[in-house]
Order: sequence, then C-alpha cells, then structure tokens
Amino acid sequence: MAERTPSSAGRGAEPASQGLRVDARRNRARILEAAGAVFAEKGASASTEEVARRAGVAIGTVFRHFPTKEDLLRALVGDLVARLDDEIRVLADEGDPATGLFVFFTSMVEQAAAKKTVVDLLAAAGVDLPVAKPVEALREPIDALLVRAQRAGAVRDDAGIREVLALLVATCQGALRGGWDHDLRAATLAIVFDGLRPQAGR
Amino acid sequence: MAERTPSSAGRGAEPASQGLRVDARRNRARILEAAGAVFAEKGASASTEEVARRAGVAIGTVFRHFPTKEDLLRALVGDLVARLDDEIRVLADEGDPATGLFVFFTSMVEQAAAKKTVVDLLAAAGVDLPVAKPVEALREPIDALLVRAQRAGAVRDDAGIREVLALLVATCQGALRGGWDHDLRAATLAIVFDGLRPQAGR
DNA sequence: TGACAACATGAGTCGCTACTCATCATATTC
DNA sequence: GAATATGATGAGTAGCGACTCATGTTGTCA
Repeated sequence: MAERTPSSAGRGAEPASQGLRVDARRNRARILEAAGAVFAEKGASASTEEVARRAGVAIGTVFRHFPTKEDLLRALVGDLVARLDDEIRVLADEGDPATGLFVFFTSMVEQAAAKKTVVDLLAAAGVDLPVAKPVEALREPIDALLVRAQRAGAVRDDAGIREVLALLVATCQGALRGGWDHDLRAATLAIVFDGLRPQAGR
Repeated sequence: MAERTPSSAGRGAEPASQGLRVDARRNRARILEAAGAVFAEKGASASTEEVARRAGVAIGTVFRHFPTKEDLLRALVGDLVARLDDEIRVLADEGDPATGLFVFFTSMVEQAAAKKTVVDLLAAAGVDLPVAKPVEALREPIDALLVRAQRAGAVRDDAGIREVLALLVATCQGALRGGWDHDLRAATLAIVFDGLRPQAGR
C-alpha cells in the first residue's frame, strides 16, 4: 500500500546525511534503525545505550550524530510524520472521504498498538513532549479529509478537527497502554466511528 | 454528591493506622495526603523526596510507613478505587442506568483531566503497572450498570464490558495526556456516548 | 601514499532517585 | 517520672542514565 521512491526511508535520501563520510552516513542510518526498533518496543524512556548496542556502535557515536536524546527522538518522529502524511494524502485523493478517514484512523491505531513511538507522538498533539509541533503537520490533511467526509454527509457536522484529533489520540493511547488485541481494537473503533456518523447526533 | 461517613477518607478509618502511635498516625495521614497531591500533579514519576517535603517529614519517615514507592502508590490507588466503587454503586442503585453509566464515565474523565494517578490507574486495567488488580474491582459494578442499560434499550447490545472499559481507558488517557479543556471533553464524550447508543449499530 | 580532518571509541563525570541505617526524640506504660 | 519501645531524622549508599572528552582510527584528497 503506497509504494515509495528508491531507498527505504523516502523524502530525498535523508538530507541530514548529505556531505557525511561514508562510514558516518552508514552509522547514522544504523542508529536511526536501531532507535526505531528500541523505542517502538520500550517507549521513549529506553536508554540511549541500548540504542547504541543494538546499532553496534559506541555510545559516543550516537551522541555525535544526535547531540541529545531529544534530537534522536525528533529525527525519528519527523520521519514517522512524513510517512503518515504520505499515507493520508493518498487516502485524501482517492475514493470515499469517510472511508479514507476511518481507514487512516484505523491505520494509526494499528501502528500505535505496536509502536510506542506513535503514541508518544500523538500525546504530543496536546502537550509539549520532546515532540510537539510535528503533529500539527497532520492536522491540516486530516481536516481536509474530515471536511470532505462531512460534505458527503458521512460524518456529523458538529465533529470538528479538534474532536477527531482528540479521539485519535485517545484510541491510540488506549490501544497501546491498554494492550488491546485485534478484536478489541476493531470493536472499539466501530463504536467510535458510529458515534461520528450523522444519524448519531441526537 | 454522595456523602461519606465520618472522617475524610472513609472505609473504616484506615485500618492500616490501627495501633500506631499518635504521631505516627498523623504523619501517615500527612504523607498520604501529600502523595495524593504530588502524584496527581506530576504523575507517578514524581520523586518520593518531593512527597516528603510536601508532607513536612523526613524522607526516612516516608519509607518507614511505605517501604517502597510502589507501596505508597498502591495505598493511594486502593483508596481511589474504593471511592470510585462507592460512586458507581450509588449510581447503579438510583435512576436511569444509561444515564448512570454516562455520568460515571464523565466523572472518571473529569478526574483524569486533573489527576495523573487516575490515568495511571486506568492504564493498569490492561497492563501490569505498579497497580494491577485493583481496577478489576470496578469491572463488575460497571458491567452491572452496563447490562441494565442494555436491558433498558439505551445502550447497544454488541458493546460488552471490554469495549466500555477500553473506551473509558482511552478517553481518560486522552483527556489527561492530550490536555483537553472542558469543552473538548464534553464534545468528545458526546461522540463516544452516541456511538454506544443502539441506533448507532449499523 | 602521506597528511589531515572527520569520525569512532568507551571509560568517566554528573545529576537524579529509590532506599538504608546509625543516631536522636518522644509517646506510652507502669 | 523513669524506662523502653516505637518512631523521626537526614546524611549516606547504590544504581542508572544522559552526556563528555582524551585518545585512537579511518576515509578522503592532493
């Protein structure tokens, strides 16, 4: 679903790697990959040393590329937001908008159930965690999808982008921290989606 | 709403204080009160020393009464669950069950918006945080309320206790970590409640 | 191929926090 | 109003995690 250009990551081959020595570029990539895995498993509170171990580099190397743990998180989250952004733009351009909105919603919750990073990201939509503004980038495309779905009469008019984002944050948080299995995720989302439909409004 | 017996806490004047010297009993109460405030503000990751400072006792005194930080959390959470249990039992015995369910739901979210402890508690409903089983105590009374609401035709039949608890955890998490204001809490809950109503089921 | 800047290394520093314990204070009991 | 056990105190210990830096290594380029 949604093929990307050449390399694995996308977005023009990591501009931040431009002009690095080949070994440095390789290590940077390894660190990002390891950090993605480690933080996805244990959440953002996992230690930087574990990332270094997983990446097969010394702790100092991690801090050379990302002077702060926050910088590392930011780089990861930026990449993730870019991917989500791609996904939602594809959904926005094709097919039924309400379906697209619900598909995107479901997709995020599925990812949240597996990746703590996504939840920490979503949490940032309201508070100022190590990752704050990036999520705002998603507000606009989601809003566009929402408005189109409302014009099509498939989503109630009194549900604004704030409410939709709130529900998105809530279900992602719940799915992860509550350890919902696949069935529970589906059933819970079905209830939320029904609540978003027009006839539900009183 | 829902008056309690004599002293402030309830549940038989804290059995754990029985047989303590008067100064010890006073300090224990102070520590619990301070811990409640501190953890509500900063979450369970607040330091034990801050609790001691707020309580006006030495750090060693805190550890004399609660050998482990987890013990302190457990004591707090137990108290909180007891209070919620009282609340829901009152709601279960009087008036419309669906209204009661939604009132209780709203009440928990309101508390979550102010108290991190509640959210950490709710999170425990699915994972094994320092506080695991206590929440299960709430499952039964909530379920009773839910079943009655369903019999009255006010809540859809395919929403089980698992789904309701999941939604409860999700909205509490969202309300706290997303920093929802009062309006957003109300609007979001309205959508969730609509989704729980019968006509919403497809 | 030599010389140098860029990079990697990992033991060490610093700060924070849960928890301990020798010492001192006081409630309780007779 | 002692005697004593129970409780309070707070400097100290231990462990962990983010971050540093002196030293050694290697890609790069003339």
